[in-house]
Order: sequence, then C-alpha cells, then structure tokens
Amino acid sequence: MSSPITPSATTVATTRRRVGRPTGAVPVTDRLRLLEAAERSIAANGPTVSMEAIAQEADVTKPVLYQYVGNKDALVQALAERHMVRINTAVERAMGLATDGRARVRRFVSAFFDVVAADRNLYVFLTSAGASESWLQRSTTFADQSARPLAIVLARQRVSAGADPAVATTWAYGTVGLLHYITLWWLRDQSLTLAEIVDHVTELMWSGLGGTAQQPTPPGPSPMTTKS
Amino acid sequence: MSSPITPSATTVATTRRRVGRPTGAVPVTDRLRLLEAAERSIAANGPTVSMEAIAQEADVTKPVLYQYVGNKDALVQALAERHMVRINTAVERAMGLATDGRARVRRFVSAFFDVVAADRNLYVFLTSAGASESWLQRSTTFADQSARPLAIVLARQRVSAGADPAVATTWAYGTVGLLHYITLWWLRDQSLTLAEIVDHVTELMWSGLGGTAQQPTPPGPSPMTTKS
DNA sequence: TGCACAATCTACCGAGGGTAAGTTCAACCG
DNA sequence: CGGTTGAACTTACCCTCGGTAGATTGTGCA
Repeated sequence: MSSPITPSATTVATTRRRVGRPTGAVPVTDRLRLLEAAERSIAANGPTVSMEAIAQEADVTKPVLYQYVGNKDALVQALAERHMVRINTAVERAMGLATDGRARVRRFVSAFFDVVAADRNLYVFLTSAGASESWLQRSTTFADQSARPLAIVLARQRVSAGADPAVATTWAYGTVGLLHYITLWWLRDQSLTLAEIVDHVTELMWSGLGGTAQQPTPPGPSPMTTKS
Repeated sequence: MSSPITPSATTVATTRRRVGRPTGAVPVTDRLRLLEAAERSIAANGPTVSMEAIAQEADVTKPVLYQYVGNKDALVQALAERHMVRINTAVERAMGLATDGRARVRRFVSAFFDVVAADRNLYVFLTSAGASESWLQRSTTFADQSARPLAIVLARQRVSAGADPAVATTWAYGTVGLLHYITLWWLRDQSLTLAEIVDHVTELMWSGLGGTAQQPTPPGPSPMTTKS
C-alpha cells in the first residue's frame, strides 16, 4: 500500500504526521503529486478506489486532497485531461506518417488501444466514475472531453470533403462510445489479441456495417426471448 | 411521491403498515410489482434513485425489496431484461417490412431512439448503474445483454455474406457503445430532432467514417491543448 | 513579543447499500 | 381449543464513502 520505509528528510512520513502546520517553509504537497498518487492508487486498488485510499497513497489526509482537487468529479476530470494528453500524443505520433484514410484510422485505433491497455484500471475509472451522478446535467466527463475535440476535427474534414458537417458531433460521440465499449469488453475477457481487435475496429469504424461488400440484411432483431 | 389516497381493500397502505406478518393469506407483494414500482420511481426521481425510495414507492420496506430482488445490481439486470424486450419488439416491428440493408438499419435506429426517448431516466439508470462496480469481472450489464444477441445476428449475416464472422462480437459491442453514447448526449442537450439524429446515426453505422465518398483524411489528432 | 493566517489533522455528518434480529399472523397438530 | 413452527413483515442497525467543521501548530511580519 503505502511506500516502504525508505526514509529521506525529516524522519519521513512512514509514521503519522503530527497535527497542525508542519515545520518547513514549503507545503508538503502540490496538486501534481496528488494526481500522480491518485493514478498509482487507481492502478493498485482498481477503479473503485476511495478518496480516502488516494489520500493515503499520497501520504496526506482527505481534507488536503479535497483542498487541492475539489471533489471526486474534479479529480476525474483532472485525470481525464492528463490521460487525454497521453492518448493524443500517441495518436498524433502514430498517424503522422500515414496518408491513406483507412490506414490513418488503423493507426489511430492501434495507438488508442496501446495507451489504454497500459492503464486498464485508470481507463475504467475515468469512464465509469461520475456516470450516473449528473449525466443529464453536466458535460465534463471523459466522454465529453474526448468527443468535443474529435467533433471539431470531423467537422473540418467533412467540410473539406464537401460533405455536411452537421453530423460531426453525433459522429464524435458515436466513435467515442464505440471505442469505449469495445475497450471495456476487450479489457474484461481478453479473448482477442491486440492486432485482431485493431483490425475489427478499424473495419467497423471505416466501412461501417454495410461494408464495401453488399450484404443486404443488416442487424436483424435479436432472438432475445431467452430468459434465464 | 407515493400514490394518493385511493383506498381499496383493507384500509389500504396510505398509512404505515403494522409490524409483523400482515393479515391475509397472500403476500402483499410479488416481484413484478416491485419491478414496476422501481420503474415508476426511476422515472420520477431520476437515475440516482435510492433503493429506499424504490421500496417506498412500492409501499414496502427495504428488506422486502432485497428479499425479492437480491441487490441493486440484480435490480438493474432485471429491469434491463424488461427494457430489452421493449426495445426488441419495437425494433422487430419496425424492421419487418424493409428489405434494403441501409433502410433496415435506419428503421432499427429509429425504433431504438423512439423507445429510449420514452424513458430517459430508465435508460440512464440501466446504463450507468453498476458501471464501475465490477466491470472487469462481471458481464451482466445492460451493455452485455444488448451486445450478446446482436453479436449472434451479426455473425450469422457475415457468414451468409461470405465474410469472416470473427468480427461479430467486437462489432456488437461497438454498435451498442456507439448508440449508447450518442443517446446519452442526445438526451442531455436536445439540440437535434429525432429525425436528424436518426439520419446521422444511420449514416455512421452503415457507411462508417470512410463513407461512400472518399475523403482521404479521417480523424486526425485533436488540438486538445486547450486547458481551462 | 504578539498577531494574523497558512497548512495540516482529527473527528464528525449524512446518504446509501445491505443485514440482523425482533414482531405478528397463519397454519397445522395434538 | 391451546401450542408450536415458520412465513411475511418491520425496526433499527452496520459499514463504507464522499465531504466538511473546527481544532492545532507553525511561519512571517509588525
């Protein structure tokens, strides 16, 4: 859980810190430290970590965590921003070279899964936290943070292709949701290799259910009358 | 909140029920009543209803609710099954007539949004509850219940079209996620009419980002360096 | 030296999921 | 008809978790 003994300066924090303002000119913590601790704690304890546990990992008490971070939603948002940066840099680097449309999508998808698979718990934490809470009011979730910039890009490209950009936002949320659900399922039962999913997802995202080939009957109604 | 006066048999339950086993041979409640009460309570109190509130709406105390239903996850699952039936019947009826592939997808999407829009709160409740809890272990969520049968249908159609059915499950989860995220966004800020979304979604689902037309540059990396 | 305020912790609150144990009635048995 | 067993409830609680009030101690400045 908390870091081992490894003493450093001033008898270190293996022992509980004293009450009151600590000696030393500078605050013990800063926001960045807390965010990093949060990510460590999420990685260790799974996506259901409590704020208490996070504070503990940062060797700090809850009020301090709340002072720097606000509340749990704000924490999610902050971590979401950091992770978005990771994803975006990976995606940019991966796509930079390709020119063909489909190839670009493939690289996009591949980079995405690479980053996400490296932090399973974090991804689940970001996408599930603050789900029900206020979905119908707020719009600061990971989903929104992902979809908004994507919508801009899509709109631009629709315009430069002479198509109607009105679909952009819808498509952005659709793409995000598509990736998200597949990711969650894939992280759960790892029945497919990374290469396989990337192929499947690319195909779906690029060509849709219709595909390049014409099979005339798409998603029919499901049997679904199977009751347990 | 609770139903008005409307007395029926045995002085009715407007007043708090006595302690102990109630008079009368038959149990006061059955599972179906509880599920219906749950749906009413969700519709009234939003997707964050407490089990307490649901029990109250059913004019019963928590332990009774738990005895019949299990726990909150089980409640979600049960309600998910019911709602899946609604969705599936609507979808079946809508798609029955169409033969053309794309038209079938359109009818599918349209029917889906019809049903979902009729019970906003219920949909949010089903999809968000039990999100983080045990995503990486369990697979009984609304998403799974939606994706599994869809995967079967997709696989069948891929086979009969001479294509590889291995993509089926991936595509099923993708489709569900796509619909889900768009729905949530659409329910939140109703900036598009139903007809518009149905169009956008159909286009995306059927033809993908590549579309029938060839615009060579798909989702590029987003600016995203916008910090608040 | 005293005073304001900064930085931290302890101790609590309230909501919500879930449960243990008590209370009343029905049904069956002698 | 009286007593025992168990079914069908409720009351009252536990525990976890997000969030906060207020006490406590150190720093810097007048």
